[in-house]
Amino acid sequence: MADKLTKRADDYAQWYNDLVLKADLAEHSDVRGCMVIEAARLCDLGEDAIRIGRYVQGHRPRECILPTLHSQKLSRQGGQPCGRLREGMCRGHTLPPKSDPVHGVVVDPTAKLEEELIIRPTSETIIWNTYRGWVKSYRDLPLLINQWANVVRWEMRTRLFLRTAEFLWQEGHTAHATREEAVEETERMLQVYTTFAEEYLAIPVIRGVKTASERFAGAEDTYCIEAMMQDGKALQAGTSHFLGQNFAKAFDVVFANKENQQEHVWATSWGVSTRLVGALIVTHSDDNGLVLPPKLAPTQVAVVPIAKNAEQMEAVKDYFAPALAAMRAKGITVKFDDDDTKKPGWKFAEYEFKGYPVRIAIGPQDMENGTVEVARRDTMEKQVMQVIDLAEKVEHLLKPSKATSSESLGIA
RNA sequence: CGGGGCGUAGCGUAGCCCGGUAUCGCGCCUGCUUUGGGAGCAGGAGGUCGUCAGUUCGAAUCUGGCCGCCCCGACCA
Repeated sequence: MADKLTKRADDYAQWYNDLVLKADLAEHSDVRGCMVIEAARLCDLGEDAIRIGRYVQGHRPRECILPTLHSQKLSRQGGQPCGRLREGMCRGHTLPPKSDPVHGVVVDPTAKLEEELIIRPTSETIIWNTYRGWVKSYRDLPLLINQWANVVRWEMRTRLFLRTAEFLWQEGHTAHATREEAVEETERMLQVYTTFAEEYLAIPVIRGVKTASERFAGAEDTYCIEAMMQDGKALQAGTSHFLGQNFAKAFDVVFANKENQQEHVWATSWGVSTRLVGALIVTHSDDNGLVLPPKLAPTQVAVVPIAKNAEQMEAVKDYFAPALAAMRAKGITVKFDDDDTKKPGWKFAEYEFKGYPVRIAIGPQDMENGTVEVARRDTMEKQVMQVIDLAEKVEHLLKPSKATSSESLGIA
């Protein structure tokens, strides 16, 4: 039901909530602060992982999968740098008895763990405990690892995508031989995120450095990109930390340099999360619903045939087939919606609210005139076009029309 | 953790003050008519009223406890 979206001017927070829920982007799960994401409605997260990887020029990090749980002992070893982590814990549980499978997994009161386990709020602890074994010589450096993982932070207040108790992110962890190289890596990744946000997501960002109170507890410096929401508030969209030798010292990660002297490695970590999806939503959308940049939309063009019966539907299909093929040949993703249980008017409203960049309508009049009606979502403009060279024109429509770099806004 | 709100059909709700097994809309199913901006008519299916206890002949409704979620704030590595 897209008929009652709160206006941004009336209540910005409510507008955002309505939009996410009513556009079926995500829904609340049964646990506070957790959500079910309908990734297909936005973009393929796995594909984006690959794309963000491509933005990393030169020495791309190796992908890695680290455990969700680690021991408390390890966490304590982290000492000072991890001091502020809010940690989850895990109790033992048992499988349901076969005689009573319907009641599911239950906590076994007799199965209390000797030592409670930590659900990772970030993976520095496991990474650095592992790196100790991997780093022996300057020849092992730099060591660059990235992973996609869900992490849990028991936030007191949560918002869909923008701050959830559990979220999916990409976290990179690197170890270097020198301070300079680590700083360079930190800055390079901030640039990667900036480029990714602006060129791929079309989100203008401001680059900055966090104050002492705002930066990661284990970091010497935290760099960030901030997106601007439409209510004027800043939204942290990505961070890149220069960790100095804090974790190397806490986890005793040393290497032999060329002079055979033992030195602690220099570290960085950096990440972006599903919050970027929230940034994407708030950056582009309006009072009519979701707006997606054409490059990101899972389906770029929705085609709505207008037909009184099956016969006419076939006629529209035949009429439009060459244009459809031509668009697909150009790599444009098109949905031809011949669902006869929904009326055209319903489809117009639906595709508009859900942010399809271009909508094409074809009716009897068009077939007489050799035309179609084309509507673009960002400007809400409609125009009649000849069907003969439609693919070229639509391709042009889908090209980014407005500058999105921070420079263009004069806020670089 | 403070403050506020809410738990009734898949979703959104009325009923609660003043007790008598539940209203309406959307969606869903069947049929006919419709189709260029969220179709119309007719028929139909679907509910442990968050949970536990208490009061009562009788509780969605009154009383008490518990649980959960949402919103505002503090927090947000």
